[in-house]
Amino acid sequence: MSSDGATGDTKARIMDAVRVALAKHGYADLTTKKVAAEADVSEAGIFYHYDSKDELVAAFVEWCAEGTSTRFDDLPDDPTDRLYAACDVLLVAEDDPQAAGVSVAFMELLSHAPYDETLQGPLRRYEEFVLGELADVVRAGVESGAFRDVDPEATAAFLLAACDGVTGFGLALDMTEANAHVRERLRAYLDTVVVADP
Amino acid sequence: MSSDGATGDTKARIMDAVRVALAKHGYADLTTKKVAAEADVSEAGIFYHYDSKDELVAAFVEWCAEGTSTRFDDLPDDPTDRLYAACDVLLVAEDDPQAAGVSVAFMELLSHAPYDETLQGPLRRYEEFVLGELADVVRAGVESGAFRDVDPEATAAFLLAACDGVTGFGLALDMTEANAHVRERLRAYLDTVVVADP
DNA sequence: GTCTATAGCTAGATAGAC
DNA sequence: GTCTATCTAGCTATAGAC
Repeated sequence: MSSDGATGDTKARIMDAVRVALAKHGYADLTTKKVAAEADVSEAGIFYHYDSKDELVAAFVEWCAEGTSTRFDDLPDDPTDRLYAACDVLLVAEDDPQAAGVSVAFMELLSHAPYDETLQGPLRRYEEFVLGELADVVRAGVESGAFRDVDPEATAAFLLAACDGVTGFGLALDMTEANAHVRERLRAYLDTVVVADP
Repeated sequence: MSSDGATGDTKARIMDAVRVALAKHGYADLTTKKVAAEADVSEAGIFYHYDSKDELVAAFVEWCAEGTSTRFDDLPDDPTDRLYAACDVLLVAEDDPQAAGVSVAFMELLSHAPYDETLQGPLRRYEEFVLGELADVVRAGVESGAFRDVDPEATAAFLLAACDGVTGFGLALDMTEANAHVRERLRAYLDTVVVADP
C-alpha cells in the first residue's frame, strides 16, 4: 500500500454506494448525485474515479461479477448439491429487500443494454459466466451418473431463464404466490428431469 | 363519431408512437419529445391527452394488454395446440426487431415498477392476465385428459418465468445460441412434463 | 385540439482551489 | 484526491394564441 492506499477504499465505497442507490431508486432514476450522497463523497469525487456515469455502472457490473464468482466458488462440489445450491443463489428471495432490489436493478440494466454499448460487454460476460457455471455443474453430474443424459448448455440456459424470469413478476411486482409456484416447479424440474433416480 | 372523432385517432397514433420510441430508445431514454416526434404531434399535444409522462406510459401498458388479449382470443381452442401457440406468443422471436424491442422495453418497465406507482397497477393486471390465460389452458388440458395431472397455476408461472427470462440474455444481449437452447428445452418440457403420452 | 414559446428544474460533467 | 461552485444541455410541464 503506497500513498494511494485510500483510493481503493474510496472506489470500494463508491461501488457499494451504486449497489445501495440502485436498490433504492432503480436504474432509470439513478443519478451521480444519489451515488455520491450514498458513498459520502462529492459528485466530482465520482468523476475523478470514473470518466462517466456509464463507466461507473459498467464498473459496478464487473464488481458484481466478481462477487458472484466468489459465491459460486463457495458452493459444494457434489454435482447434485451444487446444482440445487446454484439455483438457490440465482432465485433471489423476496424477503431479502437489498438482494431483491439489486436483482431487479440488474434486470433493468439488462433490458437497457441494447441502448448502452458500455454496458453490453460487462453484462454479456456476466451472463456467460453464470451460464458456463451452470453448464459445468450439469456436465459434471451427467458424467458422474448422478444426472440423466441432458444437454448441459441447453439445460443451463433453461434454468437461468426460469430463475431470471421470476424477477419480473415475482420480485418487481411482488407477486409472491407466483414466485413460490416457480420455485416449487423449478425444484420439481431438477428432481424429475435432471437428477437421476437413485 | 362526433366532432372529437379525430381525438381517438390522435391517441392511437400516440400509443403507437410510444411503442416505436420504446423499441428505438428504451425506457430510460424515453422522452416526451421523442414520442411527440414519432407521433407527429407537438409535445403539448401529448400533454393535452395525458396528464403526465407516467400516465402516458401506464396507458401504453394497458393498450398493450388489449392487444395481447386479442392475440390470445385468436389462439386455437384445442388445449395442446393452444398451449404451444401461447408459448410461441410469449417467446418473442429475435428476428422480429420491432417485437423484440417492445419485449425488452416491457422488461425495462417491469423492472422499474417498484419505483413508479403509476405503472404498478397496469403491469400487475397485465402479468396476472397472462398467468390466468396460461393457467386456463393447462386446466382445460388436464380436465380433458390431454395433459398430465399438473398444477395449472404453478405450471403457468413456471412457463411464464422461462419465457420472460430469456428476454434478458436472449433478446437484450442477443445471445442467440442460449435463446435457441431455451426454446428447445421449453418445447421438451411441454412434450414430456405437461402433455400426456398418446 | 393543436400549436409555438418558454418556464423551471435537474441532470452529467468540468474548473480550479486546497 | 477531494472539495465547492458552476456550466450547459435537455427534461417535464404549462401558458396562451389560433
